[in-house]
Amino acid sequence: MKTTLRDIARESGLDISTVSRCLSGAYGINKDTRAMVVETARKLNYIPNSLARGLATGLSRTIALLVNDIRNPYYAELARGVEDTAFEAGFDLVLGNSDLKWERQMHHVHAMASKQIDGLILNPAGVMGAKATDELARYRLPVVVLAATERKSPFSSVRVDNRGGGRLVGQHLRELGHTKVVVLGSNLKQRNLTERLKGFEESFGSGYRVVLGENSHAGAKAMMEELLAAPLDFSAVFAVNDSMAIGALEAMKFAGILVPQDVSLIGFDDIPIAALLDPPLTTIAQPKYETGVVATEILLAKIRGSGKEYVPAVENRELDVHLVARKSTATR
Amino acid sequence: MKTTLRDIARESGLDISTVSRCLSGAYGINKDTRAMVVETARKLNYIPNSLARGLATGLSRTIALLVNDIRNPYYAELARGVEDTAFEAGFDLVLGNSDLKWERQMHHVHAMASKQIDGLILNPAGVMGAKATDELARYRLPVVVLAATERKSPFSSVRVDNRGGGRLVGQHLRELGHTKVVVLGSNLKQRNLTERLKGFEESFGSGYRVVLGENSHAGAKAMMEELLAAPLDFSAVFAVNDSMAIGALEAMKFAGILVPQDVSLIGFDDIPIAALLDPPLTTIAQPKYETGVVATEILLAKIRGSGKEYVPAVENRELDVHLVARKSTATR
DNA sequence: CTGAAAGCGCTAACAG
DNA sequence: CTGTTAGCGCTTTCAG
Repeated sequence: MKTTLRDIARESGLDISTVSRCLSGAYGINKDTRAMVVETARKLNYIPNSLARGLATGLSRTIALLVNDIRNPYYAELARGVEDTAFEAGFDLVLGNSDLKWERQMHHVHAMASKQIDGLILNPAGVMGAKATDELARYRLPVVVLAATERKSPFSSVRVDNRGGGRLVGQHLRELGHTKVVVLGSNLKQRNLTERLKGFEESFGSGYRVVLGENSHAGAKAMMEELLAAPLDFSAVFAVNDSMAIGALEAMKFAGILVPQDVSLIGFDDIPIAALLDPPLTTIAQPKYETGVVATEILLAKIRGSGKEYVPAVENRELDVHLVARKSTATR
Repeated sequence: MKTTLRDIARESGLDISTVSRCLSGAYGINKDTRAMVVETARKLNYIPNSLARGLATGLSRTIALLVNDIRNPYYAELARGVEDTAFEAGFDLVLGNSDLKWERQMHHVHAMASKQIDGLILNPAGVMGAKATDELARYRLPVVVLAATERKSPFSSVRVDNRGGGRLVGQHLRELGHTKVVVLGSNLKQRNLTERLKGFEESFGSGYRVVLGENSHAGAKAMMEELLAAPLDFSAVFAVNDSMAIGALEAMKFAGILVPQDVSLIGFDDIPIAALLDPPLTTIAQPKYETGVVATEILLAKIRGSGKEYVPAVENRELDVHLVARKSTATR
């Protein structure tokens, strides 16, 4: 049913290998025969079988993206950057969600490796320590990690200057005259988040306290509710990500606390809804789409490099963030 | 470098075909030899080559999802439903974004077909008329369309009861005593949206007027501003989707109109932010994740069916929507 | 229960 | 410029 090279060969009276060359645009082919072959291919509705090609060449023209959860707008945006870049380069994208479960992640990696993907962009389900790095390296895949990597990691990485972002936050709050602030953090030890804290401390200095809880909208809400049970002893809240900021906002609204009049609120991420909140949320914006683009570019370079038996140096890129001052922060 | 069946065969002194059977869990294999083979496979760090397997079997254990834009939370949620279901069944997911451009969509379809995907879930980039259907059918892929299909379409479909949702809106507003309502609609003729209007009319009857404008947050805001330039002659607004509802809400807030005291507002979609608005938006919720699950289930059934040379009947599913009454609507 | 052999569809030297 | 010849790694009859 499916037409193959053989069919075209028969139809055009040529050898199958000649046809192959015509279609894959190689050198040394007569203009006319090529035109003819291309034409009959079209006529027969030929669709090349990439599996066969992949088996023969060892390349699949497919890359994979493995993230925590595509429903997280951050990853959706990033994924789009990846897909667009891959698409332009003629690569397909296979997507996996790990829920930050190492096991589920590795399950995916295994399946993908077995499908001979040419490379992987990974939002790791845990800290990329030596063990994790080894486990992944065994697959001998070009990978770009969306997080910090080990000093002598074989993987490239792209990440955002979380620490710098944290500094921006501390600075902003200081400038507005705040001296007592609560930081809503996550009890999970995610590098991204701890870096934000570190940066914050660097620029804000003392006068803040950290409250740890579940990294989610609901988690932050609960944390905030508990804080509000006691008399207000802070004038600003820094939530380590926007989704927690939203939870905090809800809790404050419910408690009748005005933002930013009573307390200022600042998040981190600049997810799409941040601008639509009431009040619009001041936050730190990350180049999400661009992160995807850059990661893909690095990966593709790596792939093309390894084709020539030459594996280019590990590349580590850190992208800048910036403060988006909206209405949820004000002078004390 | 990569270990193959041949390596395992050599190592274990068996034939390659025997090894294959052991690993792919076929009948008629000695318990012990299997155990032994499995063990040496693990020891050699064997990763099966799915391309080779796919070439031999004609199946790739991969399905594709092609949507407008994964950044749209609706599709992200749906995609997650697809991925989870596929994952459980041992299928991988390749993702494509079409931006609703037919050409980009077909480009993806082509690449995916060439990769021998086993099936496709498609949010079509246009109305699935006869021509579109034909063009797609040529690929002889099992496909599930996320929209209405032609009467005699070869494709299955999963969609949401937009009309019923519209009815729910009309009914809700009637029950609250509203008699003058403005419907904020889109000037684009999208089936989903027109169905909502139709349903609304069925249950609300007369007493409403439709205002058409750009289908977006900004568009609705502009429409609303214009409406508010004249004296208020309506007590409720139905925006055909949440993003337009948000625009309307902004405009009303800015004009000092209280929602829902002065005018009630109802949207459609229940996007994540709807619950977080101030006031939380009353809207019609669609089963996004479930849509993905159902579409995948239908697709997988189709795939398994066609394996047995039996292609099951086209299946058309319509999922129910429901009203989520929050704080943006009140009695007149 | 296991081995031998053919083949999935394509590419890639190597000859001519 | 084109044909021949081997595979790529795996599954799958068909024998034994």
